Amino acid sequence: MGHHCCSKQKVKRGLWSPEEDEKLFNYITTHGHGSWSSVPKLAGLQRCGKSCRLRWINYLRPDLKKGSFTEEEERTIIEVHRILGNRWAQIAKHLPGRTDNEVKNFWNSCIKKKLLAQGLDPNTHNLLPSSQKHLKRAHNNALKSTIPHHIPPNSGSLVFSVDPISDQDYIMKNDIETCFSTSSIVDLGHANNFVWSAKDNTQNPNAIPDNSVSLISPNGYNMVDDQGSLWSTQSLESFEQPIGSDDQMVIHPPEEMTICDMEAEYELRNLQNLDATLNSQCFDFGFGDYSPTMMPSCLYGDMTSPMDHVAWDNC
DNA sequence: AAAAATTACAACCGCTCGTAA
DNA sequence: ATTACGAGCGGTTGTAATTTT
Repeated sequence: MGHHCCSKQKVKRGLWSPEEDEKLFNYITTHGHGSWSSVPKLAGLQRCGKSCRLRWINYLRPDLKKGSFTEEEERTIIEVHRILGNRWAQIAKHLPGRTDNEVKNFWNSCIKKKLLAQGLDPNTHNLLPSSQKHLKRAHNNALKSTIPHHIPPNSGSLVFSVDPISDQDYIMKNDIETCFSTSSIVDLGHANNFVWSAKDNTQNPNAIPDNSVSLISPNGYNMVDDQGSLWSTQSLESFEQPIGSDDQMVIHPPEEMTICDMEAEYELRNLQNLDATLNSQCFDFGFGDYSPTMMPSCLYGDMTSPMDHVAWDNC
C-alpha cells in the first residue's frame, strides 16, 4: 500500500538527504508552506506532503532548540507528564524549541528508565508496588534511628511564588481538592535537596526579609506528629545569601533523587490519614520536589491566592 | 576484529479533529 | 447533516550509531 496522500506520483521514503533538506528549507523560507500537500510538487521533491511537514517541523524549522535536554527541561517533562499523561504535543508546548516527537523519544528512551530506577511507575508516577514494602521498611528504620529536632514556633517563614502554568485549574481540582480538602494540614513531605533563596520584594506584602529564608531540612524529612507538631530530621538552617533574579524565588535544581528520598516522600503522604488530629497552619511541601511549576500541586492551606503564594509559618 | 545487542532518534502510519463545501 | 480533506497527534517502526559480547 502506498501513501494515501500521494498515490499518484512515486514518492521517496526514509531518511532525508541534505539535498532534499535544502530544497524544502529554501522553498518554505521563501514561500511558506501553505498547503502541505502542494509543497512537494512546488519544492521539487518526490515526497508526500505529510513527510515534508514532519521534516520541517521536527528538523528544519529554524526555531528549534538543538542539543540534549537540560535538567530543567527534564523536570518539566516529568511534572507535566504527571498531569497530562502521554499528551506529547501539550507537553512540548512547555518546552520552547522542542517538538512533541523529541519529547516523546526522550521520554521513552530515557526518562522512563530513570523513573523505574527510582521505583516509580512511569505511567502513574506513583511508587511501584514492588518498591513500596522495601521502602516503607527502610523508612521506618530511618525514623527510629533518627531523633528529630523539633522546629520551634516562629523559627521562620518561607514565601515563594511560582510560575503559573496552563494546567493550574486541573491541578487545583484534582490534586488539592480531592486529596487534601478535609484536613488543615497533610504532610510536609520531604524537602529533597532543594535550596531556597529569595530576593527581597517590597511590592509583595507576603515577601519576607532575605535573612529569614531558610533551607528546609535539606536531605532530611519534615513530618508532623499526631499532636500537630512539625518535626524534622534536621534542624532549620539559615541560607545566608539570596540569589537575585526577576522572580521572587529562585529554586536550584535538586540533586538526583534517590530511592530513599522517594521512600520518605511516599511514606509521608500517608500521614494525611492523621489529618483529624491536626490543626496547625502548615502547608504541604511534599509533592513538588521536581519542579517549581508543580509546587502548587502539593500545597494545602488557607491560601487566599491559591496558586501564587505559599507560606510556611507558625508550625 | 567481527557479530550481536542495544540505544537514540528520525520517520512512518493510522487515526481523530476541525473546517469548509 | 454529510462529506472531503488537510493538519495534527501519538503509537510504532526503521535505521544508523554505539556498545557489548
